[in-house]
Amino acid sequence: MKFEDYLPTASPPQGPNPCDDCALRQLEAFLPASAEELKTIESFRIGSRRVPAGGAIVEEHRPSTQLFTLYAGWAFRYKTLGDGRRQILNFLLPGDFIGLQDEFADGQTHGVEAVTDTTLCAFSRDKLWELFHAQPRLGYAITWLAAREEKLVDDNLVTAGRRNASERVAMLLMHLYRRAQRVGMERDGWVEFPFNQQHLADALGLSLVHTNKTLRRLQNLGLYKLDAGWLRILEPRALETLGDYFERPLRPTPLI
Amino acid sequence: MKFEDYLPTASPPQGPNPCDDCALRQLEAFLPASAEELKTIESFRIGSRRVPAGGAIVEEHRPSTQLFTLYAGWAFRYKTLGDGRRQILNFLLPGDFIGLQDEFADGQTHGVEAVTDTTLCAFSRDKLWELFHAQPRLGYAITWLAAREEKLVDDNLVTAGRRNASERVAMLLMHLYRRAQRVGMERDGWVEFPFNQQHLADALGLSLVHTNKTLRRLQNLGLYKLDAGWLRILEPRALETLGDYFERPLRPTPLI
DNA sequence: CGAATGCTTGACGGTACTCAAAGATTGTGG
DNA sequence: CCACAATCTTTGAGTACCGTCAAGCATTCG
Repeated sequence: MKFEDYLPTASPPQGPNPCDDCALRQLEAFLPASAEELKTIESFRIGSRRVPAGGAIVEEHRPSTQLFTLYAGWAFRYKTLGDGRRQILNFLLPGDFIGLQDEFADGQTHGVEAVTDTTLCAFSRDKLWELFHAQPRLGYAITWLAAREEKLVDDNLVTAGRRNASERVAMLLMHLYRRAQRVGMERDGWVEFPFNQQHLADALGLSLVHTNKTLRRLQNLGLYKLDAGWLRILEPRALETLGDYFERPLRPTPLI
Repeated sequence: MKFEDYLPTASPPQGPNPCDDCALRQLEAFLPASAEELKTIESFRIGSRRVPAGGAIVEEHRPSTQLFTLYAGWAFRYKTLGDGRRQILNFLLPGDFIGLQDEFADGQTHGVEAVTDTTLCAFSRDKLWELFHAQPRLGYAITWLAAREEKLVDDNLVTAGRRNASERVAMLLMHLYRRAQRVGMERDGWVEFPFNQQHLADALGLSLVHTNKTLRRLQNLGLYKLDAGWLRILEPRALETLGDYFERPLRPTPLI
């Protein structure tokens, strides 16, 4: 797994059986899939799609006809209130499954936006049920992914509801670092950190200004470093303690 | 469907095929299940369990060996921080499925607590995978329920992150009223409202005192009435507008 | 009847928000 | 390659929303 594989513009392999050679699937973070499962996934797959940084992967309030797996890049799910206030629900990294809630949503839904240039594998929403039928194991995997995402949102809700500004920032920095690390995005202690402060503010439920001041305070304390869009955690223990957020090593998860 | 059926102490039917006569399943809110599905559900089912008001249905940090469907009563999912700050993630009503996230959680999890006396149908966690295998349709249903719950948490995150105190209270009152109404708990415009102000505060991410003052203000404005543990919405439009929260009619959902 | 629990209210303080404007950085077109 | 625009970051000043502390009141329960 070379660095270049994680450039946001990386593409899934071409050819008749692209999923066989999926670069993501090589990672320890993901469960291996049987040949049969791969075949089913491929039949479920429509193709790949690119969305540039800042672009809409799923438009809010507009039911999407496709499901996606994020293949490369960063994205986030969000909701906005009528007057424009935005809340980021959770961030998405390679391997994350996109669009499942829509399947069962009667209208009101969320948007998904690309932070960096992204590449996605697209799946047919119509065939979702077939997938459950043909390979119950994959249905189970999708439930797994759904439950995992809910846990993320659970954590974010605790953050927005009960943590103060410093705790929120500490928790988010550790969380994003660990997740990026997990999918092999770490290089010598640094991970790509393409967010602007508005992203962080919208994720944390804070104003832009207050987010800025809090970030600055923690940086001045020497807890982390941010340079040219890359993040380095200098005091992981301090940040974990401050945020009361201790991520345990995760089992490999399924990849659709 | 008589009033008595919703007393918190109501029990699921006894006998060899209790799910056939499940009182919940008669409601319009739930999808009908085929005879075959019912049979599978019954084989998955262990029995029923009662948890009194205030009791723990699932203890936080302790992986539960069972899954549940809430049969009667009110409950909630929550998480607590190290110093005791608590955030309620979402409220649970009859028909809600409990414990799915645990299945895929490595340790860190949530607690589930009963608000009223509750009755639950218990299922074997070990057999969850078998269920997917034997009846993919039920697997699909479980995914549906998981996605639906995630949408609830999404909404609550928007509330905690981006709504002010009045908006939060307005949104929560409407939300709880509509959900209770949906499972047939409304009587002449009133629904059972067994929460104390600490519950509401913990759900909204507000302090107890501020929750109290906000509730009082909205009540003095004549937007709702609360009497002896029952809630009546006097100005639904006003509350919906204030909270920027408009619940659309929902399709029937699966019931496991 | 006393204890426990929950609700209500006031006073005060601080965290976080808004407004405003000045740097810094990035991007773009000539 | 520079100049200008656009975007993002940073900082200060003033304010308000919400939290904490404290105490009184109401209701329920044993």
